Amino acid sequence: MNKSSEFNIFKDFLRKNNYPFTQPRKTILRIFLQSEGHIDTQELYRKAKKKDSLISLSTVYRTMHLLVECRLASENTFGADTKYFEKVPGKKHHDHLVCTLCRKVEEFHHPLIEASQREIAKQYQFLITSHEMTLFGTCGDCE
Amino acid sequence: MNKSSEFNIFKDFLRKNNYPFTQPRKTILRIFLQSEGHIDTQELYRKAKKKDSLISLSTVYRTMHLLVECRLASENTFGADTKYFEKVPGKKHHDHLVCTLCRKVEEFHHPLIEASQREIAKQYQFLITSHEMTLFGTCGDCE
DNA sequence: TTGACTTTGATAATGATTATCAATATTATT
DNA sequence: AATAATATTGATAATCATTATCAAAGTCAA
Repeated sequence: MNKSSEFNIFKDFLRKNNYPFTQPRKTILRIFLQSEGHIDTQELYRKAKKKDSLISLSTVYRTMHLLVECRLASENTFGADTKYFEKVPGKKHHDHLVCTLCRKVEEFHHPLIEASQREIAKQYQFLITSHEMTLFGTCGDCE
Repeated sequence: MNKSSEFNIFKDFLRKNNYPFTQPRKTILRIFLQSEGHIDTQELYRKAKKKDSLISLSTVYRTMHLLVECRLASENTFGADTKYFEKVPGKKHHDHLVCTLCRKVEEFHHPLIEASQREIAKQYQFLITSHEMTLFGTCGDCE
């Protein structure tokens, strides 16, 4: 999944909803796609202002909502009181390990957990739309 | 795990830290122990005021921090922007299914998931202190 | 280019939680 | 039981992330 295909996903999503592909949306999408790992709103805002000093925090919030809606981004709080975003396309589904001392976030994938979740969903007649699984603890470096 | 043993857990915890077992703490503990399922701070405050109209929201927050610290309560946001508390003693560890339409919360237990988590923790050399796993979706009634 | 419509930026509002601080309650000591 | 030292409490202000508001500016089809 390369950058231009992600641009097209966003453009198609906007067109389908009759939303224009404006300059601020373009800038914020680019900033987001250039980020690595898990990035919060303040950090996105700080980086966006470097490219376009007029860009507002409101527009960062608004655009990130759109990116989540069209599934280019996913959000997670990791137990903090702010949202962190990460890129979705081209990444296998995964869960997170968070070190509560140094706030390091590791990603892991475990097929048995996925299978168990599907089993639970069936048993409780739930149609699962998303899930959050985060293990909190102390990493090797911090112990 | 009966009520008096939970009172003793709290009393011992307070004594060990040289904190007094005050009347407001007693009231809030009682309210919390009488609650079922998942209860948020506002609801605890509302109920506590019925017993003692002078009790303040601050003290509810402060006391719930203590109850979490001594492991009589656990907290979870369920994807909302407020914390919900539930009783810990006498309940098997479990995870949650949340219906995003009616906000119903179901509890489930899956031994394979627990085992997988222990495996992941070992692999990444993490000392796990807690975890949150929540499946979001639509329940049978809402579909 | 125009005009209808949407987005944007600036700012205020919201809502949960935390900090502050004088008044009060608690506990150990007498 | 009274007292003094100390911690808690209630009331309120402050904080922080997020959302709402609205006039001004941008977008796009005609």
